[in-house]
Amino acid sequence: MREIKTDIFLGDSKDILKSLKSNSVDLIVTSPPYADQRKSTYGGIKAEKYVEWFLPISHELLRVLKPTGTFILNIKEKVIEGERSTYVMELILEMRKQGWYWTEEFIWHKKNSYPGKWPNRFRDSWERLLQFNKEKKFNMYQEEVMVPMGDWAKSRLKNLSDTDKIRDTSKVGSGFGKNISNWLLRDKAYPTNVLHLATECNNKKHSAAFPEELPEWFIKLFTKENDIVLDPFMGSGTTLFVAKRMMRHSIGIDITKEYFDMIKKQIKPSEIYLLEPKNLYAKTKSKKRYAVR
Amino acid sequence: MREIKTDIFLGDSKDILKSLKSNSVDLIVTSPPYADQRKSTYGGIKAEKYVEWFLPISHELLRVLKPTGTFILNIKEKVIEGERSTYVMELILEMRKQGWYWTEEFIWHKKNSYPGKWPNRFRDSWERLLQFNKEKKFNMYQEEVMVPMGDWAKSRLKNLSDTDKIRDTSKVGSGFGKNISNWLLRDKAYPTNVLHLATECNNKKHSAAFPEELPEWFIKLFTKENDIVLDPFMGSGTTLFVAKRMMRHSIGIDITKEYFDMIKKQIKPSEIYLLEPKNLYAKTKSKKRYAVR
DNA sequence: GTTCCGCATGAATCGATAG
DNA sequence: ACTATCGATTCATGCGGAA
Repeated sequence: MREIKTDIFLGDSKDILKSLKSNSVDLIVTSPPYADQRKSTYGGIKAEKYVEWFLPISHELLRVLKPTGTFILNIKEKVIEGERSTYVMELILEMRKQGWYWTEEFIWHKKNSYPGKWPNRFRDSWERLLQFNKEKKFNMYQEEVMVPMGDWAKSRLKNLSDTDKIRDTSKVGSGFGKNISNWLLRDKAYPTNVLHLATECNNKKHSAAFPEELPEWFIKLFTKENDIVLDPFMGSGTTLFVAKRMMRHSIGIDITKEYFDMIKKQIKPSEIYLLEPKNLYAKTKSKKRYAVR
Repeated sequence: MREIKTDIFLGDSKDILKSLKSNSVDLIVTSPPYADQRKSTYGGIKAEKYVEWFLPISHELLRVLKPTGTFILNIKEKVIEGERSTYVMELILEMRKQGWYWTEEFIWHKKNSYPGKWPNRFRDSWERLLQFNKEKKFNMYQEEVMVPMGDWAKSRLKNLSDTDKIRDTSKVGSGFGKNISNWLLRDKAYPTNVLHLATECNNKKHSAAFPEELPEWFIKLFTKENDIVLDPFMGSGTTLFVAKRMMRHSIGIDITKEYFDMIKKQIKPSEIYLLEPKNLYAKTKSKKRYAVR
């Protein structure tokens, strides 16, 4: 089995990305710091400066991505003075000017959204997963994410009576033995552009707002084994660990030393050459990391 | 009981709206023809002309809406040459320049989305429900749309086994009859900004792309009895009939004579004064319409 | 009367074919 | 070349006819 590499960098993505080769990455999945959020770790980008801050980074990402690759950007605009901010829309418009294609917008429905009550709005329980591409033709392995018929994460939502449900279940059971080909044909369906996932419940100190299923789904969909996945805002490293487990090489960048050190610890020290901004082309490798959840 | 009025107009919204009084409407709920869609019934607005086409209408809607009122716009951008179009985003930006506040974006998750398979994308199963307001303070009756715990329109999305579902269902059923007060206390939660509804399928000839639950939910949330609801693209009149049933006055406009005549028929002829563009202030009233589904 | 199965039908999108 | 039309693909839902 080939060796799977996991490279991590400490520093500002805007700078670090410049050291990466052009047309070298198959998939970028990331959840950048949101405007005015996570001030303690990221300095807190002002909403009105957000586009200006992100564009140099997306410019480098475009260079680094393979022509067949995909960029998945997880983002959601915050509410400012009772109104949804427009910086995400403005960002999309500007990124198109940079040369990105805005191929699709997936919805991540967060089943257990952050609690709270306000007089003028309900809880926000969805986020955008913006898909950008460099070319109109790109790699997509749709069969890898097919789901049971009419069923995504066990959410059938059908108005079946209880007896109907029982009947259906037993039918599947019996039919499966007797007429496999029929059921194999009708068993799986392609998913849609709405993903139903819970946010990761964080017992640990450093929580990823990102559930592992999210990068996992996109890694399945847009890469194959030994491809290269990049997360320019790796945070606690969810994307990297998932990529590693799925036999994809990965590259992670973060400006926060705390995150960097934490991931460094989880990648077995004796086997890696840790990266500092100065020695950019060194490689790290890690042993297989066992599933966390 | 007070008399509930339902006024319908045949003509172009851009013109008809001018005849309505300023600050007179409590809620606007509408689903305008999408770009290049419904060519047979509407003209089929070109994607690149969409913003230009809609802005004069939204300008009048802003005038007509009460300061405490809300505008809900159901829309979704289409794919053009492999890319999501940007006209919806551009429309939001332009409407803000007109003076609208873009308060919120609800997601309508369509369980039964249009089928199909393509090499580069999955089925599109969500639409935008954009909430605009005239002022930052507006009427919102959140308690009216509280839902059974963890349940909105039977769309649980929870990781329940079938036996769990059966248990839960029977629990709600029995509890409701026997121990109402208990259930009132524990049973209700505020919803989120993600709505799970199926599209209404076949009502014979004229199918509403809009399920009744959609206007119903927003009418509950943003109006009280005897308020006025406006739908400037009434189509088959779903919004109006729902408003009527819920004891809200309503005003509907459509440019299609076929739709106009159809609704005219369903509003009992002997009791109404049908409206043509010339006699704009006449009133119609209809008998209670029974649920269709 | 139920319950069950077959079937038509969509706010879709792509790629090929035709003017 | 560039644009309009058409067939193929696909699946949740509700209807109608049948057991």
